[in-house]
Amino acid sequence: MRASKYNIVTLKETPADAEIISHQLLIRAGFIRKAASGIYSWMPLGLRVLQKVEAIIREEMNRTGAMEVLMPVVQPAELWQESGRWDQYDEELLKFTDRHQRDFCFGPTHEEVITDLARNELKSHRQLPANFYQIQTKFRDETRPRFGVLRAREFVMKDAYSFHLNQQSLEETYQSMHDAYGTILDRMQLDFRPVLADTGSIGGSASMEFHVLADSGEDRIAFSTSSDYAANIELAEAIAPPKDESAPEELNEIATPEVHTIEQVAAFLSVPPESTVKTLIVKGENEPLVALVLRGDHKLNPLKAEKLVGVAAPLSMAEDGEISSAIGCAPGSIGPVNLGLPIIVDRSAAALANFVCGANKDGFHLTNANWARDTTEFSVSDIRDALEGDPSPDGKGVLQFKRGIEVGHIFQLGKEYSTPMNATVLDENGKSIIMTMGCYGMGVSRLVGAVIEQKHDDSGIIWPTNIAPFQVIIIPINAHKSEAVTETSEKLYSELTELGIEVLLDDREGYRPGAKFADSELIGIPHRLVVGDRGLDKGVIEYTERKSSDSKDLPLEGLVENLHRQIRIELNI
RNA sequence: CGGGGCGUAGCGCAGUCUGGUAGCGCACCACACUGGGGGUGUGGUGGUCGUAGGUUCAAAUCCUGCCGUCCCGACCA
Repeated sequence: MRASKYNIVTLKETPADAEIISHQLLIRAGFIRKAASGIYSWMPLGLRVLQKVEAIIREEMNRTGAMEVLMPVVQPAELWQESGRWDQYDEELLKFTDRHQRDFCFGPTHEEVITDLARNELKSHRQLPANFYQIQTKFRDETRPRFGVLRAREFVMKDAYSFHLNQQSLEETYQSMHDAYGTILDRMQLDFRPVLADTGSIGGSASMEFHVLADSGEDRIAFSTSSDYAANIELAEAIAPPKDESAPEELNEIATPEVHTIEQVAAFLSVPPESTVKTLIVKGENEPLVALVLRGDHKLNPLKAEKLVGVAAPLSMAEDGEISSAIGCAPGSIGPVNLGLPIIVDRSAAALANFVCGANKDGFHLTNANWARDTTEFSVSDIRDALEGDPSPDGKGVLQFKRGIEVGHIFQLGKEYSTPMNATVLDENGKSIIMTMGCYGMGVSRLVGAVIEQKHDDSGIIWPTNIAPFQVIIIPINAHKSEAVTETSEKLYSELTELGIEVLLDDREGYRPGAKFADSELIGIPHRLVVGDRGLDKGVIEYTERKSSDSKDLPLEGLVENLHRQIRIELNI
């Protein structure tokens, strides 16, 4: 490609509304342009990258035996009403009506459409397992799009849906998707972690997210310093410290006027917050109220709590009025001793001895409280947020936190959609069986941003060769004056192109070398050849690798072959 | 959805407080010079100052409503 005939519009200045580096560089390098909040056009250079990411994903999906399809972006309301998500998805679902006043939505995901397809197409167990995928534009009307392509409203996603006769078959496909995701991210040379995840509103049982590690990531993940254990922070299991076996001391009630928060209690009684407990009152599932007890320095994890039997989901805190009429005191003086409510104690709080807690009497706290001696029945569960430095749940190492960009999410859906939509096949015995499903998403346009977050420097983007918009850039110096430069550049260009290498020849007139160098670095082309009289006189070309910034003079003789070999290695072909 | 910032040329901004001829840099067009790290000069193109209303002899500037956009939070397969 000749740069003079290609749309290359780079900006020297950073756009004011771009906050993070991938967004800034995508705009400055001319890869994307914004049409509206969270809605972008992909320009020629950007589209080349996007399509290369798609190609890698497509290759690896095909390798697993998945079948590519293309489903509609515009979906009829009926399907969403059938699954129950027309109302549940709420505002994020972009709804509209056609000229006949029929309701439609712009697809944010395709479980409904694929399940409808599957129940019509798949009739026999012999057609299973089947895994369909597509690479499609989705629309989610996010309350707050941000970070450019990392959190756009309109975005490109690969989504796959598998159908099975039983759980075991699902688990096999789930594992092959897990492996394929690893391969895809490895091929883009990303530093990533598969982490245990919550299934969220899509439903189902097992689920893993794939996170590209980056400080700009919106998600926090916890992982072990010495094993493979990794989990979304809201899901990471919190391990209790060893039980405090101290002998119980005498229980004391102490007046603590105007002392409510843990900080105040700890300061007033001169004890560390770790020796206190806090008691939170939430709405119960069967009983009106339930008490949750945590160590003073720990934070309640609502996701864990609302999953417990007896606790109402979604988690909702009790009103002050309900608390005072049930317990007889205000929040801030509640404790597990003589409480008269069902009590769920966090593992770490349960390991305490001689702790401080509220006395269930305004203005009073108890010291030296002990579970076995001073409280009635209670259950122990993991209901707190894990903390950095906690022991890893698998017993190896301690937890460390990092930020990640979620680029993939795989779910074992089970019969979440196949049941309401009645997607069945006949088994070996001619019996109708509801299919078991899995779904596997990967953010294609988000991956483009995620790569940049990990691969950039002060000058611009550093693309891995297999997703770079071009693999080689040739910059002639003073081409208008030197026939040798022009001839050599053209020769290199045609020879490399002939070999199937994607070359950008920067033949733009009126650009000084410095501007071309700067553009080549901003755009992030992995290999650069500078052709100038200075080198040609010695029979050499200046070669610069984008990744290392290393420059060296290479003999013109054999240059094309050597570069070709190098690129083949990088492309792994 | 709550809180805050910002809307002036394609991009980055000044001008708004204190009303009076709409500006600067980059980009773009033409010509000349220049030619190994974002050149120089000359001459140009391009703006209903987000929008609607109000105040005023006069509004980018003051007032009110609306819209857009970005940030923080809530939310988020």
